[in-house]
Amino acid sequence: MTAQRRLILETLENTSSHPTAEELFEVVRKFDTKIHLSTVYRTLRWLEQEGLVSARRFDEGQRQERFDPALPSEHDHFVCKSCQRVIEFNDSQKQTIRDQFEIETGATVETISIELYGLCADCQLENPDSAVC
Amino acid sequence: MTAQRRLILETLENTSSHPTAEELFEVVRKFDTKIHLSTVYRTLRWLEQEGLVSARRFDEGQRQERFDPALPSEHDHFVCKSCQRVIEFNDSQKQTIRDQFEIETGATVETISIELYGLCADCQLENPDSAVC
DNA sequence: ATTTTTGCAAATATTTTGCAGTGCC
DNA sequence: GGCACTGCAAAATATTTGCAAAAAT
Repeated sequence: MTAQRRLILETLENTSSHPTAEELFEVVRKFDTKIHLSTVYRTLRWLEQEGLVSARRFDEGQRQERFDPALPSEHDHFVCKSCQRVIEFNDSQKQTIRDQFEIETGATVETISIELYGLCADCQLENPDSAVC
Repeated sequence: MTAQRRLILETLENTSSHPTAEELFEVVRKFDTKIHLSTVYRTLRWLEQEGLVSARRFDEGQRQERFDPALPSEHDHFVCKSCQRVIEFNDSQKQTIRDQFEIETGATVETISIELYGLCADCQLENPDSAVC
């Protein structure tokens, strides 16, 4: 684990926004001007293999992958369609969903991911047209 | 709605595998040898805008988008990590998940997507090493 | 005749890779 | 010196776009 790798991992851990590789690159380059985007990618893939971070793709018209300093099924995500913010939460029915599906189909479920899309509380205030009265 | 567009939409509707644009292209070109991949992409994006199909990205190390002849939240998906098959199902707790999250955070949830990853029943038989006894 | 759609090639966007150079033990 | 790590440029992959020709209305 080199200084660059540590910098990348620590920056990711201190970022709550599930940044893309490029967003992360923009942050770390402030501390290490020499760092290269491909190093960020390489390090993220390596961390992914080591099980220290996970890559996610939300359905938001974004083509870039987002990186999460946590394991795939550790928590669920809400993505705000307006500000793109990602809010983590923990749904309590995951075990039920898994059991139901396994019994119905005979499959083995390893990972469950729940994603919600909508407007976060802040953006709702800013977009009164979409109020649900 | 031209013949090509109809062909693309109908082929997608008759395919249960949530194909990528390229997979779909390989199928439709058997019926229309002249059709071009970019036409498939263009048509899929158009159908998406019209609300007739939706594009999805599963977390499977695949970079290509998959297309689904249904609206985003109409059903949930299980993706087999071995054979890549996509099984659709309908989880009954979605309303509960939504309500809980909205009450906790004040957000408005528009879409919920639940994805399961694991081994389907068939692949389990073929991979006895992963048996859960 | 005008508008829409398509084929093609080229552009763009995202991520990966080869290789040579750097720095560490 | 040997080895792992990095910068850079170039490749690979996935998708979009401009434009002229073709098709549809």
